[in-house]
Amino acid sequence: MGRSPCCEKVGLKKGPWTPEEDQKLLAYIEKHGNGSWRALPAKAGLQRCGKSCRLRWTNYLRPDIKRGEFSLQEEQTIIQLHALLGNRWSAIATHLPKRTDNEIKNYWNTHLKKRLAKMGIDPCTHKAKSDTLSSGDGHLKSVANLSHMAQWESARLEAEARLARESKFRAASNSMILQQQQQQMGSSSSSSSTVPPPPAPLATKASGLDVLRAWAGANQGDRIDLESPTSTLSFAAAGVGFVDASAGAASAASHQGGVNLEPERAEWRSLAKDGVDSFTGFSMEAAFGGEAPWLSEPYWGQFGAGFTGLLLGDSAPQKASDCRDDSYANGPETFAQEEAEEEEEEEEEEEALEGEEESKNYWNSILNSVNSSSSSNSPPLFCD
DNA sequence: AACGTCCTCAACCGCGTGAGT
DNA sequence: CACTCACGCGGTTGAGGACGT
Repeated sequence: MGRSPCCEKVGLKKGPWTPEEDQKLLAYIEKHGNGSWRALPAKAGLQRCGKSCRLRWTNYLRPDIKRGEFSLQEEQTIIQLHALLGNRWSAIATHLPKRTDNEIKNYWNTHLKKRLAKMGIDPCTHKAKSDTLSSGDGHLKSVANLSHMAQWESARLEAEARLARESKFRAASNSMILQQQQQQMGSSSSSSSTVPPPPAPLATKASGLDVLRAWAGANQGDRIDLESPTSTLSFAAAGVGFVDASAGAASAASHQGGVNLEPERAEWRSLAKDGVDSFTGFSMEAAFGGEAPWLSEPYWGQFGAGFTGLLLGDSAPQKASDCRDDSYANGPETFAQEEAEEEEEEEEEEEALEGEEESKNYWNSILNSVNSSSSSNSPPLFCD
């Protein structure tokens, strides 16, 4: 149900767009704005389905699209975010200004994936292939856990992106409303108080991904300058105080400009408790259909710590087992039951510990290899 | 020059989901 | 509650260019 017929309608053109079609589409959108894609082709005089028009606009014609080669920074960002989010291209695109999800997806499939594979890194798990094969369940589980945590994070990212778009629109609307009110009511002092201010800039918020950034920055000894207005990767602007982290790669991160973990955890916890991110307005309820039982304190405490730990390369398996897939899905009760199984898994965890050192050096090797292979293959491309 | 293979990326397809009725 | 519509997303395809023989 629900799916509407599209291009199977007779008479609708498919395939590459001609310049004339582009012109028609552009002219129509300039005049009427985008949206209502279904009705758009007829109004614009195009023999295309709405879906095709939307794709053409979002992936090609939109004025805020940057075309051409990906910079090294963009590559690094894609790799990092893919490790965190998986094939959530739209979420990844949120953090790459002026790049479309389609473009990023293509670039990943045609360039980065192959490059990683060539380096002996599994592009799906972002682990050395030998490591993935030999580590047994321990790493597979932590990878699966990371993936689930990434789902949460990506949902939040998407909400942030949405909110950023809305806040722009709202700010514009508010100013218009204010103008109208002032015109109607004169210089009433109450008018400004009735209109809520737009949300605080997202860039001021330190998110879970700040940790990733700090980690990546520490590992590569470099900073990534993400220009995305919606990006939460801007911990430099967040004025986060730096406190030495407790263990493993976390300390490595903090030594080189790292991150204050405690506010981070506190923030994640408070987010879990009230279910609403006070900065972004992200609602757990909205994101998870009104129920996120795994957000109860016992689970969340370990989830948050585990997530942060994983992000920081502290992929110690006890953290991994704290946030398994099934407990994530089934909530605290199931989680309690599953604690009994943890003993069994501790043996596997010991095995996985052996790979911890490799995890710490993971980004180093990836980013260094990407750097070197990029520069050796196409040196001029990354000098912007 | 001709042919075959590989590679890239724009575009398509099918599915999931939220909004509206 | 059931259904339709519209849209967005991720996976896949295929045309055409690049490259090798």
